[in-house]
Amino acid sequence: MAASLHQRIRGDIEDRIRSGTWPPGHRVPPEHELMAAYGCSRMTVNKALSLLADAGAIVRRRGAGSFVSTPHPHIESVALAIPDIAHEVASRGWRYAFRLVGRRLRAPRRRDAGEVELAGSGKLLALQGLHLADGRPIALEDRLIAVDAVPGAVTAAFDSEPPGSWLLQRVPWTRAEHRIGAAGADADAAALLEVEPGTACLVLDRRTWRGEQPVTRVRQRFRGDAYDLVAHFEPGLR
Amino acid sequence: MAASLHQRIRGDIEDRIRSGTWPPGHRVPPEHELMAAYGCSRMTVNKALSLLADAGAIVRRRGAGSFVSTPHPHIESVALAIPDIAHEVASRGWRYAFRLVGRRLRAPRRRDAGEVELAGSGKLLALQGLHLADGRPIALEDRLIAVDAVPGAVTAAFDSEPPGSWLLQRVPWTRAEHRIGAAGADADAAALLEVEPGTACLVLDRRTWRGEQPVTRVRQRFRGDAYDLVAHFEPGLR
DNA sequence: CAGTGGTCTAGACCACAGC
DNA sequence: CTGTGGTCTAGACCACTGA
Repeated sequence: MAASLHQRIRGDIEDRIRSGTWPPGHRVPPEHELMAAYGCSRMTVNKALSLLADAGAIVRRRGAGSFVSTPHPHIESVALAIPDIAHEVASRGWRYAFRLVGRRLRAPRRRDAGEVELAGSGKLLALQGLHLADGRPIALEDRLIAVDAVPGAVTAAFDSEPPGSWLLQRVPWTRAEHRIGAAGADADAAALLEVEPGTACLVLDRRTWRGEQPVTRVRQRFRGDAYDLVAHFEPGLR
Repeated sequence: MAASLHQRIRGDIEDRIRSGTWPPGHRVPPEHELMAAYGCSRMTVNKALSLLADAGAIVRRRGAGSFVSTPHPHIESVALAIPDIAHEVASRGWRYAFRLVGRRLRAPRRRDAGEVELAGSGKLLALQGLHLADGRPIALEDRLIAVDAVPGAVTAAFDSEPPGSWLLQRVPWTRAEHRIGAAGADADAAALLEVEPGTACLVLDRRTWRGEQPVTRVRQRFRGDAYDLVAHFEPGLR
């Protein structure tokens, strides 16, 4: 496991921050001191400190020095795991299955700017399906696929493999946007999810692009009693 | 705005990835080619590529080459902005206010392991308050503060400044965990949020530590019709 | 084997902060 | 002014990959 020198320097500093020995705002020794302490060149020290700064663990100010960061949650963001449902279900020890419950090839609704943009000059493949854990519905998925972007989709079955996985292997995306909210289940969704109408659901909307071309848009409604998303945050410490 | 050379190199590569010119899996030119192309030393090219690799935009394999990353959502995580409510409300052009509706200093419930751990050898300050946007309730907050960790909390007013902001300025945290779910409003919450009982709410649970010491635990229930969380993800592209 | 990236050196010049 | 970090050079040695 022989770590490189700049990794060791970085690790030593991270340890001091984690343990609280160097609290937020504390001054990190200047590069020339670390050079002497570790007996290495300035580039090596600089790399360790630059990476720490890049990760947000410290702040470097030219002419002034380097300082341990003070977290500031107004702007901070956290790493949220957006689950691949099949993977998530399997990791909890349940049997995963997908059931397709609806499928249409149609034109975009002209009122819905998002649909028009997604469709481009082509049509949309609209899919509806259920994600099941041990046979129990856990999430309802409504998906639109741009046929322009994914011609193969019209001939794919989707009767057991969820469209998300199918797409992933054929159309690698380069950009995604997620929106997370809560809403009561409408009558149709409630019936499919086997809950009372109005039951609170976690709603995850995801839009995906490849380059500038929109690829797919999906709304997944999770039974609120069965699903959580989890996020951790430590500023810049590995 | 004269960008440094390694930033320009990085930016040029990012542009090619973003535009799809270099799709996932595409081979990035080796360092010696980029040296020649930009007329610079290898360290400069190396810095650009290392930072891209660090950010996850490319994968570098010694002996093989550098390749544009293929996003892999099972494991990938996205940057989710966990909002400071006051800041968020203000940014939407509304008038923000906080109203304290409950306050108790009490012992932890012995059945709740989380409360016991939070309290340590001391008591808990339990606060309940409403976040208002233009006078309209937008979120209900139930918070526990470890008096051990924040002695000053027992004498603070919290009648207009939300406890989150107050804490932030006095107890910089080093680690946080968030859990996001959905649940129907119970009778009490519904009354305070001025919605029908059972209305779907987005539930955000946050636990915060300073070093190894737990500091506070808060549950914020947002009216599902009034609030969304948004996350973007582009693999490693600024 | 040749190609590629990972790391490191011992310098250098510059911009900026604070005294 | 001195001290600090930001950037860059022109080399070097090594470890690993794939043909």
